[in-house]
This record gives sequence, structure tokens and C-alpha cells, in this order.
Amino acid sequence: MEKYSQDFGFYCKKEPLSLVAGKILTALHSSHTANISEIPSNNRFSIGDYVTNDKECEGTEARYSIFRSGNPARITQLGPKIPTASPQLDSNTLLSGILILVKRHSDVESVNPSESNIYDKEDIYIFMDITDTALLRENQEQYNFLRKVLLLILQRKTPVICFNAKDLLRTIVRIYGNWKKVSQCVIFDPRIAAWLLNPSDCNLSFEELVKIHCERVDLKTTYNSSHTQHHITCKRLNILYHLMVKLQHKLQSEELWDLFCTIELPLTTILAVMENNTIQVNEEELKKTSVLLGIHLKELEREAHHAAGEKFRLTSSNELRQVLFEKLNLHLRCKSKLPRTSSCHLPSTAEPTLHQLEDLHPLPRIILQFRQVQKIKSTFVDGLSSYISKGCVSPTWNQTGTVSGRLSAKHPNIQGVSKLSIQFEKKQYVQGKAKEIVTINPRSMFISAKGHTFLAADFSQIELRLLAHFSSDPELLQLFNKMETTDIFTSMASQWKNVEYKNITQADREQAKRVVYSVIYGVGKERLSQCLGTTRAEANAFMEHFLQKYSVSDFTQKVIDQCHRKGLVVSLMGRKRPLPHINSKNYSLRAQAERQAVNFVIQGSAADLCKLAMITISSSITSSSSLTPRIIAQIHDELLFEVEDSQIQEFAALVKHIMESLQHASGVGLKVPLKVTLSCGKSWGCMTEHQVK
DNA sequence: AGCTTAAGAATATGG
DNA sequence: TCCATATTCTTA
Repeated sequence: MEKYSQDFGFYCKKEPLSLVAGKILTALHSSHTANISEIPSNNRFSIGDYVTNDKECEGTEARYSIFRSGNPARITQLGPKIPTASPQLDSNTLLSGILILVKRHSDVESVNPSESNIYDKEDIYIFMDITDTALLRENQEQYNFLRKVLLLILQRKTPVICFNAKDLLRTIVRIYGNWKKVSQCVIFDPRIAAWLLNPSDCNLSFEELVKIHCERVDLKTTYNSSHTQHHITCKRLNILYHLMVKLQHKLQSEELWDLFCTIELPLTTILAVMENNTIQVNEEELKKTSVLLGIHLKELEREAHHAAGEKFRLTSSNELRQVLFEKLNLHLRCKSKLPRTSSCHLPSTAEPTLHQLEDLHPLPRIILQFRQVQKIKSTFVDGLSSYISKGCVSPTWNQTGTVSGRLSAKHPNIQGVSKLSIQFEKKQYVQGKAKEIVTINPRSMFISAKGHTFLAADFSQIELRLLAHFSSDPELLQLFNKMETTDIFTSMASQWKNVEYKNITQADREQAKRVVYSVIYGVGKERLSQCLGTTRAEANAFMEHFLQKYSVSDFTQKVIDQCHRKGLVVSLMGRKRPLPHINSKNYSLRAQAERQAVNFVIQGSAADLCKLAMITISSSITSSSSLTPRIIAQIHDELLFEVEDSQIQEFAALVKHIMESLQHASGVGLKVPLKVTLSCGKSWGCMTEHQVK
């Protein structure tokens, strides 16, 4: 349950918001005051014109005010809007208000952000109440004013500073409807800056950031009890300004500034737009599926109880452990040693273990099926329902949620929706009827809007290609430069399993993929043998053969050496990850850091490229007058769009061209070509490959 | 007694 | 002793 939180004196249902229109040292010269003075200054809108508290505000036409910091009495009366409704997990909630600080002087260097002079008397504050956009629309004059102010702030190249900028942008995009107008805006978000400096501690609060990056400012002593809420709010806005200046300097000295400006900053706007885009869900199908899966689960439970000879809760790994190892004693009949849980040293009941046991007794296979169905039902069917509003979902995207630079999604986590469909036999209650096999594909619940089609663009084997680039291994390079028409993992699976290329299933391909990446990132033979379902000796042989054929150890060693020297690793576009344990005396910690180092260089670089792809595609949509596709989701290496039926051909060609050209545009010049596969369809679960002319 | 919280296990995704 | 996510469920 998300809770209310307070920041800068403003409350909103989801996240705190504050914004400072300001100027940073390196920014272009542009006079805020001149711009602000363009705001129509009739009596009603003049500075300090109208200030009100909440109650008076109700039902009146006053929705904004402008004042100077030199007049704290007026600040005092700006009461924060505290929503009276109960908290809800509604990512579509609009923010309640915007407070803007317009810095008149940009000579921050000379300003010591201490108690005495954190205020600049010349500074201007603008407060805008945007709780009720409908009202704003009714009152044309005020609506125009709001638009004008926001456009003034966002359409010039002077940077704006905002904590959690995405939330502000989401709101603004919604007010405007037309996101293309603000797509080029420049908003610095201190949270993102801090995350780039150290991706390990993400989601730090404003207070924590100030504590870490502004040694001289102490939030607690900066406020004294005589200050009112809004006095404090204005001070916090000033501190926010200084925090960003500090962070900018740090980013510049760590050579992260480019990454910040060219990747993360434009991405924030894109994510805000994505959060305003909705994905339609097939609700009837969802309900039917839920019932169907419920029946099937009960059936599986019955079978499991029968196989075990007693009733127990299938969802409890403890009870399962008792049945498997204390009652049935399966561990005694199993040749290889069974793994144990890392913490309590108990026998594991995880997937690989159950696979080892599945030939000894019917129960393990039933449990595996049960867990698979249970996961799909609770997470992707019933879980999904709770996020539906008006037949649609709209995930929340977290830009700073990972250490590798990737994005993460929640509510729902669309990146984690099962790709493979499950099949089972529908139990027939009517006698004499033919057996019915039902197929359930969780992704098919997501459907495109009327008159629109989904277009998915995937980078093929992006991490493997990056490995080829970094290692310069001739074998790998040749693999990709040969311009294969066949799928690499499928052909590897076919080679390894001695099965015709055509007969390789999707599951086989996934397994081959997992094995390949596992070996690259330094899997142990224990785990690999489980993954492959073979003995450790065979796994070892496979590993050695693979690593001999593709000699990547020069590269991995280079990464590890560099990490030992510098204590951090760097991705293709300069993203950094500190790994403090790299020089630890503890072997396992050090070894883990070494694996993380290698993994980060590849995974982080792939994340860089995918983000770059989003930005480039988005800006080409912006600059086009005719194209209207919407970015729906990013699944790490896949971009999902919803396109008007008539634009599919044109847009598909554009996307493919942009993504495959990134090998030159990335600024590095990749030694391998990038390959993109396109597919489209009316449902995410049923996409057919799309050839571009 | 019933309630919350935090951690771990398990399984889905991506590579 | 592959990496890094989210979600759900159990357990303490």
C-alpha cells in the first residue's frame, strides 16, 4: 500500500511534487524575469495579487498566485492540499498543485545555502492549483494562463529542476493532451542524478539526498519552529536548487553528465507519456480464464493429495518438504545430491529439485504444474484485474529502480507477464463429450485499441552481440557478421539436442538461451547441470567446449582487472556501477563482485542501447506531422507500440531503420550489426512476424 | 486474539 | 558460487 508522503509542503495522492524553475551555471542565458513578465499582468494576475487558504479557495475562481519570497505573510496562507479521500493505488491521480520558484540570480556559486541567505528577495514564486482541470477548462481565461505559464517553463531550453520530474510531466501531458509540445523540455531530476552517481542506493528521499550531497545544508537546523509550513516549503525549494547544482558538478566530474543529458533526461518525458498511455485488457477473457484456472487448480490439488496419500497445502514449501522427504523419502532414491536452501540448510523444493525428482514419483510433476498455474492465475489474471480501470491498465515506470540501468515496471509489472502459454485438458462434466484442450496465453489478455495494431520491435540477441563487440572474438563476430537468417539460440538448441531445427520448441530455445548466458556470466557446474538436466561432468564438458570455442575470457579478465583498480565498471555509454566488494578478502563476496562486473558491462550497455532506441524513435515521432504511434511498453530489449492500422508499414520501416542504425549512432561504433525483428498483431499474445518491404 | 511487518522462497521476465 | 527485476505467498 502506498502511503501519503510529504515533500516540499505539498501533498498528492501518489508522490510528492515540487518544481523549481531555475537556472544552472552551464545553462543558456535566458531571462526568466523577462519571460515571466510576459504573463498578462492585469490586476488579477499581478504579483502577490491573490492569496487564499484552502477554504476560501473552494468554489472561487482563484487557482493560482504569484508572490515574492520577501512577503512571508502571503506564503503562509497558501495551505497545502491534503486529499481527504482514502489512499488508493491509482497511478492516474493528478497532482494537487505546483509551486514554482523563479530564480532571478543564477550566481549560485556565490550563494552560500545557509540559514541567513538561502532566500533571495528577488526570487519569484508561482503557485498553481491544478486539482480540478475541468474547472480550469471551464474558465478559459485561467486555463490559458496556466497553459502559458507551463509552456513558458517547459518550452524554453533553460533547465527546470524538479524532484520526481516524471510525475509533473505526467500531469502536464494530461492537461495538455498533446505531448509533442513538451517533448523537448529540459527537466533536471536530482533523484536521477543521484542514482547515476550510485545506482546501488536508489529511491532515496529528498532529505537523504540533501544529507549525502550537500554537506553544508542541514535540513533540520535550517527550519526553526517560528517558520510556517510554507516558509519551509519555499526554503526547501531553494535547497532543492542547490542540491541539483551540487549534483551537476558531481556528474560532470565523474563524466556522467553526457549520459544524464542525452539519455536519462529525455527518457523521463517519454516515461511520463507512457504512463498516460493505456493498454486495453480483454476483461471477459480474463474472467473466463480465472474461472478456468481455478477449476484446474482444484483438479491439480486433488491429484496431488491423491499422489501424496494425504492432504496438505500445496502452496507451503514446508509442508511439501515434509511430504517429499519425510514421508516419501524421495531423497534416498535420488542418485545425485539434492540442493538445500541457502539460509536454513533445509532440503530445497525449488523447480530444479523437483525436475530431478519427477521420474521417481508423480507428485513432483504435479507440484510443478500447480505452481505454474498458480503463478499465472494469481499474478497475471487475478492480479492484473486489480489494476484495471475503465478496461485498461497503465504500468508505472521506474527509471531509477535498477543497478544495471534498466527500467522496471509495476502495477502491473508488464515486463514479467508470461510469454509461454500453458495448456491443459479441460475436465469434462458432461459425459460423452470430446476431450477439450485449452490453451492460455497471459499476454493475449492485452489487446490493441480499435483501429490500432500492436507493433513489437525486438533487438535480437543484444547481449550476445555486445559481448562479441567487447571481446572482439572472431568466432562470435563472424557469427553475427555472416548475416544469418536463422535464429542463433534455436540452431544452438538443435545442434546440442540433436533435433531438427524445425522441431525445436520455444521452451527448448529458452533453455538454450539461459544456458548460453549462464556460461558467459560464470555459472557453477552444479547449477549448470541442473539447468541442463545432466550430470556435472557433462555440464563441465559443455562449458569448457563453449568457452573454448568462444574465447571471451580475455574480455572478462580485462573487466575484472579494471574493476579491481578503479572499484567500479563502466558501460558502453559511460554508465557506472561501483562494486565495493571487488577487493574484499572474502572470496565469495569478491567472486560475486567479479561476476557482477562482467554482467554489468554487458547488461548495462544493452540497457543504454534500448533507452537510446526509445529516445530516437520518440523524437522521430515528435518531428513527424503525420505519425501517431504510442509507446506502450518496454520489455528490456523489446519496444511495444500501438499504431493506427494505416501507419503500420511506414512506422515499422522507420523503427527498424532507427534501431539498426544505432550501432553507428551510439557514439562508439559497434563492431557487430544490430538486428531487429518486428512483429505485429491485435493482441500481445498473438503477434506474427512482420517483414518490412 | 488478531493484526502488521519483514524476510525468504518460489517463479515469472529479461539477457 | 550466472546477473537483475516484480509479485505472491508463507513464516516468524
